[in-house]
Parts: sequence; structure tokens; C-alpha cells
Amino acid sequence: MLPDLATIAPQGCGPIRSGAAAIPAPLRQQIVESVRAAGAIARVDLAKQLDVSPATITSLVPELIGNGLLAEDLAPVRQGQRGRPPTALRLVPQAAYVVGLKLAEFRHTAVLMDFAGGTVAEAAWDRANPQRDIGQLATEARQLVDRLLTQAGIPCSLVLRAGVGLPGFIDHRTGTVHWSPLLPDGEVALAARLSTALGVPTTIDNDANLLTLAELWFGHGRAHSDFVVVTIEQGIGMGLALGHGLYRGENAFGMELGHTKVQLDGALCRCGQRGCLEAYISDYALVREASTALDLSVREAQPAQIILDALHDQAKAGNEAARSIFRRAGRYMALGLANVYNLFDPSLIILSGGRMRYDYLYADEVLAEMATQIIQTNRPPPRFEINAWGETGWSRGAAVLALTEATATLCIPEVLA
Amino acid sequence: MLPDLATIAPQGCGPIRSGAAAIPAPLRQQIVESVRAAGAIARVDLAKQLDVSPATITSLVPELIGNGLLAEDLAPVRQGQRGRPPTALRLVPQAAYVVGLKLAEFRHTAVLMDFAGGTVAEAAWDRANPQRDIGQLATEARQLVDRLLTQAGIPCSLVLRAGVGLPGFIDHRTGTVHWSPLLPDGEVALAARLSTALGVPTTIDNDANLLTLAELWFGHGRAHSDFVVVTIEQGIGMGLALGHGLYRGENAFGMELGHTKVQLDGALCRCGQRGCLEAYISDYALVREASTALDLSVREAQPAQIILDALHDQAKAGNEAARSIFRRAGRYMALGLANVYNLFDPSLIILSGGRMRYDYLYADEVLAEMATQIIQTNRPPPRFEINAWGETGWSRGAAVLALTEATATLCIPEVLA
DNA sequence: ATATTTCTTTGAGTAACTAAAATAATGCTG
DNA sequence: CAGCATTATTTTAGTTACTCAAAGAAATAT
Repeated sequence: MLPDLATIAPQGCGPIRSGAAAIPAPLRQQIVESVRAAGAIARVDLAKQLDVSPATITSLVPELIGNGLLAEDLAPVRQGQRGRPPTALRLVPQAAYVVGLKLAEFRHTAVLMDFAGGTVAEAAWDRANPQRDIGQLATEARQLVDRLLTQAGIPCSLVLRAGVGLPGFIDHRTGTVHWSPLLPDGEVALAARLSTALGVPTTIDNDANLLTLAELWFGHGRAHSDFVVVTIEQGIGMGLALGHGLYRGENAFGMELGHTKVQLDGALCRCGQRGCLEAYISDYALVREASTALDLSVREAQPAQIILDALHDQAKAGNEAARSIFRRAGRYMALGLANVYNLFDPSLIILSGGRMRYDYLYADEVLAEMATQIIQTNRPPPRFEINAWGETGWSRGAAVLALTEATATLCIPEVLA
Repeated sequence: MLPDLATIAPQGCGPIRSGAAAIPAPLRQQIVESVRAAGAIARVDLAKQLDVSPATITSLVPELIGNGLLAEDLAPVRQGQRGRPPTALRLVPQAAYVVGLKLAEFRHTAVLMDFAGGTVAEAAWDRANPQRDIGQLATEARQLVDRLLTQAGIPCSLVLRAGVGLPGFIDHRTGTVHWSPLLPDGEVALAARLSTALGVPTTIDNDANLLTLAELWFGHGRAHSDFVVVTIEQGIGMGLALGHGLYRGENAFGMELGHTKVQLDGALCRCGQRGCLEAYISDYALVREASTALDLSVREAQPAQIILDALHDQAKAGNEAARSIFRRAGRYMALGLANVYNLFDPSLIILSGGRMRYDYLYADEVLAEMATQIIQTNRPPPRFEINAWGETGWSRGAAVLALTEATATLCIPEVLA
């Protein structure tokens, strides 16, 4: 019946994996990461969590303690039970430091983070005259870091790495910026530039990814293997965590929820295309509607934020036109979220951001409408969390970027000596 | 400046991984899989690919040969070069067999696959009177497998496992069907039922996932770590491969591209919601428009396929109304694909399916329009592949499901003895 | 024939574990 | 309070899964 059955797969079959198989993190590193995740944890529990024998933990821990990464804690993890009480292990916060920077058009923020993930110092930098200039950006970053260090009284030498996030299209593997509102057009090898400016190896990433990392490390995503983070600032950002890690897409250009199309030939977006979600719910979209629909006393040359605030006030005051503007934006938001849910099937969606001034987009009605637009099954309903970090969310995520790599380098046997 | 910096992370920070770290496949299994992927490969090349020393390969291979999984090949991999010619290793196809079944409403298909991934036999089963009955389905599956075995002259005992795919909401981990058009409503423990009916351990999965597996193993996806498969049959299916493996979503309910919303308060979908992509491009959507827009000679009680064919003919003949129906469907298809691309950022989108009768949705204009709706960067443009497998795609994917697990069990040291 | 090149095997050694027994530190019970 | 039960950690003696370096094998080039 078939012509040549034996020769159907002459060149073999099955996925062709290019690199080596995903190598698991060395056990020393896993120990450190587990201790950090737990805060304080006994050796037995570590053994259970990492699925190794207690003997293995015992044999590795003294080395980590000897290098000042780990310490035994006096306070026991458990009490009041029979048996020998466990001795808790903790990270030594002073073992290392990293900095995290979030660069933006009008205000940079920065944190100094210790080895245990604690925030040691914070700083911010308002940009009076933002230019799209690499040198300026590097100088500002340098000065921010200096502020952090003097504030905390920590010498430069203890800082191992830096993580930097900024808006735009960023390839974190190569450390190049393909496009960013902060930089001149064209490819910029920003990671290399900042590494020299800051004097420490520097990793860069998209700012939406930073927030996802922050949720993964400090927020609601800690206990979830897969979740989605949606953030509304200037535009709409999205981050995806898969398997307890950040997923960036094959080319690091994915997750563009804001430019997902929700209407054929729809509203004009600032990206030049039509029907983007962003063109219905971002501030400029609302301002566009406000200026035609409302009789605002000031109608020209006002910053978007002022008009938006006025619109918000009017809506609260009962102005039906203003209300309908927000209502429609909310409905499109629901549609966008439903699409994300139907595609990615996360068990958790985190609505996160620095300011959360777009509360109308996170209203209960929006989430309720979204719930009607997802595939109906008997699975548990989607969970939502709303998280307003303030400014620190982004920069702490950036610090995580650095801390992850710093931890890995500190845990290799040769470094431990 | 911050109130209580030291206590920001009192409970630790960082992702809380529930299970043990993702354990890499044992080397023996990796060897077998690499040999299968390559078809024939020398020990040196295996060592390079798997990033181990040649000595390791040498030490493990005799055991695999002794157990009849591997064999040395007479024909050398390379010739005409200096140096000792490499000896090729191949899988022994007869080492094991698995079956793959694709169950559907009107026609099941099945393949018998050997250890090397070759198709040994195929069979199909037309369902005269499809009922939503578990017993009937199990019997049909059993008879299909019997046909395969007698056709190939292979005893039942050599078949190690079965993989079965069907439409619906299926949890492959538990082997339960939450909903399927083939089965009565309510949860059905189909994997267990089929395991007893077929006499071998059976894994089940959603049919769109099968096609993704088929692309990963036999098709255009083999060399890609991340890609998307979109398939149009009755509805719209989607599969996602991440990191050379099938991604199923946290709850195995994701990838519902067809019920992604492309229009607020849009056309009514058979799922009961409005604005689903499926409501614009599936056959019933086109038929709905055809019956109002066209003066078809037969307008009632005709099967959808007949009306669709007539509509297609009219469009080709120049009927402007018919054309506009297809044109709109194509534009919505472009929108849906653009959304997938903007979110997942795959380097490859595969349009795949059994029949490919929906050629108007895969037309060049559609792909061109899609290209205008994606984020414009200087990255390489999205690659498309169109793949018409015929019937075997689905069932070969199902066999892959079984072969993956069979390979793993054959490669554990105790089994090799 | 001899040198060169490339592939494979051998043999010694090591890192990273494990299992099982021993030791330590507590609570409970009579 | 002594002794037992219980739980945590450490010690000891392997085992597994590799690596490295050198030797051996099989071809081509001179």
C-alpha cells in the first residue's frame, strides 16, 4: 500500500538539538539558590528539596560556609518537636553585592542588592534634558551607582555585577540594543559600554522582562512555574515565565501584547499599524478620544497626563462620554487579557507596574468580562494578582539579572577553592 | 530612606521550585536519540554533539549494541578523507515497535512505527455511525491495531507502547479527557481504558499537539528550537514547540488560537462567545456568509463541504461576492497569525494539516498582509512553511508520543542489564 | 614503506554522588 | 532523672559516570 516504507526516514528523525543538552545547575549553586529561596532551611529539608541524600548536603555545606557564602543560624527552623532540632542555614548577605538599574526616559531608578536578595540602598535620577545619547546614559548610570555605594558605605570592589533594564528591543544574549527610546537609532552594544562605565560585568534586558523577574523572585509568581505579567506604563509590556524561569522568545522580540491586533483596520497606533491593542488603551489613545469627545477647558499643548487626569475626574463625576471612553478601553483590555489566557494558559496573570494609575483597566468589571471570553472548561478559573511595586520593582528585577549570574560564578568549584 | 531595608526579604527570595531540578536524560538515552536524529553517525560526532569525551561513547555503545538497540553500519559516514574512517552507528529498527492512533469523528488513522522512527504499516477506519461511546472507541482502536500488526506480520509482544491523539481538552499527564467530541460529556480516563484495550501502556494527547510533534520529528521543525504550528481542520488548532520540545501550557488547555478574539462583540462562534477568530475563518463561518450572500442553487440541508466547494468555484469564476468572503477570511487569518507572531516570536510558523483544502487561507496575500502587521524590526522576517502531510501526520505524531517513552524505558541501565 | 591523519579503545584517575551505620541532640515517659 | 524514641547530621565505604592521556587501528599521502 505504501511505496517504500523502509526509506521514509533515511536521514533519521526526531528533533535536532544544536547545542548540548540543558545542563542542570551544579549542586552547590542549587544549594545556595534553595537557601536563598527559603530564607533559612535545614540540611535535611535541603536534601529533600533537591532530591539528594543528606550526606551530600553535609559534604558540600562546609565549603560554602568556609567561603563566606553560607552561615549556620542560631535560631532553629523548627522547635517543640521530638528529635534533634535542625540547624538552619542562611545566606550571608555581605558575601556579595550587585546593582540593578532601570533606565527610562525621564527617571532612572537603581538598587544595591546583597547576596541574600535584600535591598541595601536605593536611588533615583531625574533626567532634566533627556537626550538619546550613549555617553550621557553611561555617565548617569555610573553616577547612580556611585550614589548607591556611598549611601550604603560599601566599597566598589564588593559589587560583582550589574543588571540594567531599559525599554526597547534588546537582545540580552549579545547585550545589544536594537532600538530604544533612550538611544540613537541603530544597533548599540550597550552591555559592553556599561560594563566599562560601571567597572563590572553588566547584563542588559528589556524592562518588561525585569518586572517578570521581580515577580518571579519577590512577588506572586514565586510559587508558580508558569505565569504572565502584564504591565501598563507608557505602552503595554508583557513578560512570560515558563518553568520557573523567564521566557524571552527565540529572538528576544516576543511578548508584544500591546501590538497584538484586536480589530481589523482599527485605530491607528503609534507604531504605524492599525488595530493594535495599545491604540485602544494607552494614554495617548484615551487623550485622542478625550480631545474630540469632551469639552475640556484646556485642549491643546497639555501633557497627556493632565488631560487624562481631567478625563478621569469627569468620569467619576458622572460624565457619560468620559465614562464610555474608559469603559471601552477596559473592554479592549479584557479582550487582550483573554487572548493571552487562551493562548498561554497560565495559572496566574499578574497585572503589575510601577504606578498603577491605570486602575480603570484593572477594575473588577474588566476581569469579569475577561472571564467570559476565555475558553470555558471545568478547570480552575484564572487567578489574577495586582501588584504595585512602586519604583523598586523594575530595578530589583534588574538586580536579579545580575544576582543570578553572580551566584553562578561564586559557586563554581575553582572559585570556591 | 527606606524604612526597614534589612527585612525586605525575610522569607527568602527567588523562585520556589516545587519538584527537583529538571534532570537531563541519561546519556544512554541521549545517544540513542542522537543516533535516531542523525540516521547514521560516528562515535566521534556523537561525542561532539553530546559534549562528552569519545571514551564515554565507546564505553556505552557496546552495551546498547548487545541489547540489540544499536548496530554498526558497514557503509562509512565519510570517505575520501585521510585518517581512519569512522564507523557509523544506526538504530536497529526491529528493536521495538510502537503504534500511533489518531481518533476522529469520521475517520481514525493509525501507524505502526519501528524503533528508528520508520513507518512500518498504516491503516484507517471509517466510522459509519459515530457515537460518543467509550467502549466503541476502544474496540475500534483495538481493531485498528490488530490490522496494523497482521499487515506487518509483527507479533503483539514487540509493540511496547501506544500513543493516541484525539480532538478535545485532554490532560496528557493524567490521561484524562475533559471534553471531546468523540466521547460522552464528563471526565473520561481514556488512557487507562485504552491501555487495557490495546494491551500496552498508552499515552493520550490533543490532536494539535500530535501534529506539532510530527513537525518536530519529521518535518520543518526538526532543526528549530522554537516554532508554532497552526492547523486548520474543523476548527483551528495550534501547537507550540519550545526548546526542542512540545509546550503544552501549565494546564494543558492553552494554544486556543481559534478562540482568540479578533473583534469586540464580533461574529458568533460555535463556542458561544463572540469575535473568535474561528467565527471568521472556519468552514461554518464561510457557509453562513455564503448562504446569505450568494444565490446558490442548493441552499438548504447541504453539507458544509459542498457549499464551500461551490463558493470556491464561484470565487475562481470571478464572483465578487464570493471573492470578498474568502478575502475577508484571509485577512482575519493574517491578523491571527500576526498576533501569534507578536506574542511568541517564533522563527518559524508552520501551516500544517491533513487536507490543506483551505488554500485560500495560506495564500501569498495572506502571508504578505500578516508581514505588515507584525512588529517591524531589523530581525529576519518570519519564515513560513506549508506542510500537507496527508493523513499520516497526526498518527505519526501519536506514535512519537509512544516512541519517546519507549526509548526512555529501553535505555535505563536495569533494562539493559 | 613511511608518515600523517583521524577514529576508537584502553587504563588510570576523579568528582559527585549514595547507602548504611554511627553519632548528636532533643522530647517523652515512667 | 534515666532511658527510650525520634529526628538531624556526620562518617565511612563504596558506586557511577564520567575525564584525560596515551596507545592502537585504519585509512590516505608521499
